[in-house]
Amino acid sequence: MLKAVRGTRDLLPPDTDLWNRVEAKVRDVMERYNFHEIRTPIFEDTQLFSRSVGEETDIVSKEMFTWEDRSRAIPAVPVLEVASGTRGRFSGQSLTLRPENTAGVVRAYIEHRLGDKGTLQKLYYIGPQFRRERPQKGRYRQFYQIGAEIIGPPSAGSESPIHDAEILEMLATLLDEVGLRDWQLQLNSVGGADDRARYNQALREALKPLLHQMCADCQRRAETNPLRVLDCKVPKDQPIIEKLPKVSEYLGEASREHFAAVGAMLDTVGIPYTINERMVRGLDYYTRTTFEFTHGGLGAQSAVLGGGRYDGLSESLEGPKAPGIGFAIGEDRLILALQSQGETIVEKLRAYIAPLGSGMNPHALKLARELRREGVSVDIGDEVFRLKRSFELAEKAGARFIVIVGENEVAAGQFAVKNLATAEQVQVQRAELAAYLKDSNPQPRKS
RNA sequence: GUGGGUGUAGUUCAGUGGUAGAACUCCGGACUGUGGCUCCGGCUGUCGAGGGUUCGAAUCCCUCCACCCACCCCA
Repeated sequence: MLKAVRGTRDLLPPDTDLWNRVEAKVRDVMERYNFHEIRTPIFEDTQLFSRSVGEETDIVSKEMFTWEDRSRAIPAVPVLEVASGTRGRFSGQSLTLRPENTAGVVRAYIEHRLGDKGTLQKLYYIGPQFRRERPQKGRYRQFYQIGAEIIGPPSAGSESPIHDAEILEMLATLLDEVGLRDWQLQLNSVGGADDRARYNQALREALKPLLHQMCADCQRRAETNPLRVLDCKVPKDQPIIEKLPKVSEYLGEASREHFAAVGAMLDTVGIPYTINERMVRGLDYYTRTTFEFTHGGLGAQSAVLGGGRYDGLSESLEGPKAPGIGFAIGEDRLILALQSQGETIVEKLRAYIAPLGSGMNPHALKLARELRREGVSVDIGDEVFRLKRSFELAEKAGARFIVIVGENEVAAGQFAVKNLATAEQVQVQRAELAAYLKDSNPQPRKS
């Protein structure tokens, strides 16, 4: 049997109802904050990611789905095939399934000269991303991210800490409105590019005499990415890590003030957060503010979303100066977290129409058409003689009401409507049926 | 890439060398104008795959595969 390949999965009803509810809420919140949707291609030139996310990161160095396309986009370089003699070969273009979406958004910003509009661009996206990692709870090879970016020329205020705070406040609102309880916001500043270089250097030197006491992973990290040492969870390394230099001591004056301003605004607005100087982000483009929202109930992958500022990203892609800040929500993880709280869709269907006996199908379809055109969600069964069967099917369909369409009803122009939860039954005139079904308050179903 | 766990009916699982099972689901009936309950009957399996040991393997051995969890890393 052919199956979905490793790390990918089908999303099926009723789960997709929850996914759609989350996405509808996201679009609603984004609109209120004046963000507008951007859709970028699902694959890009490989260089986009190596130059933004960073050549040395795990994502680029070992997790990307990359292939060579038979493209003419790159100047064709004929390579003489010595063996076959005459036939040439074209060097293809290296393409990659996007492992994240910020790079694509910034590429589009540069390509379409969005900076020339002179205003701040507030963009959001919802879509699949791809990383070739070993799957586990909350981690898939095709996964979904909901993200947003505020980016623009400095003259439009893109560097202002108010946008860091605005993004964080929006996230708090979004998580609250979507129904996630008990989230935690962790905040840090990794400083500008200069600050980070100096801090990296300081860490390397501080680690040098201590390395032999530390775990094998840390010895490796000290070489490749000293910041990652801070993220180590091995107990015996903790006392050593506690004594390492802190990022905050290496922030320049501007970064320090910027970070303080973000914190002050969050305090004023009343968003709770904790500063975690050991929080490390794995993408090279982050500068200054970085953050993570976490939630229990996610297993080892506790981060439900992450993000930060990327003031130099546009320039590293040969674009104009365009500081920005953004985040990505792991939608799969958000759904997992909601489900771990017992979140489900309560009402699946408003009304189930039960045609009773021979010849009632045309009447049922006509009534269904009328109701559906009035905006009522309706499903119809096939004609049966045993009402018991219809009730069971209505129940199984998750309907709130059952509407009985029999000869008596059609002749009288009024229908028997029964609330499946309360067992209350009334006769309703055909003309008033849609209004009746729509106006009735949903009652909690007996379980 | 590394480690651990699990693979038996649609689902959850029991079954430690001797006829493949239970519960739920599903289908039919009791029951052709009022559901959730009850009762009766029924369907469903290459026991993850391949090989080996044995008179005999779901069970023991080997190899492989898949899924889950964790490391790593990240959303």
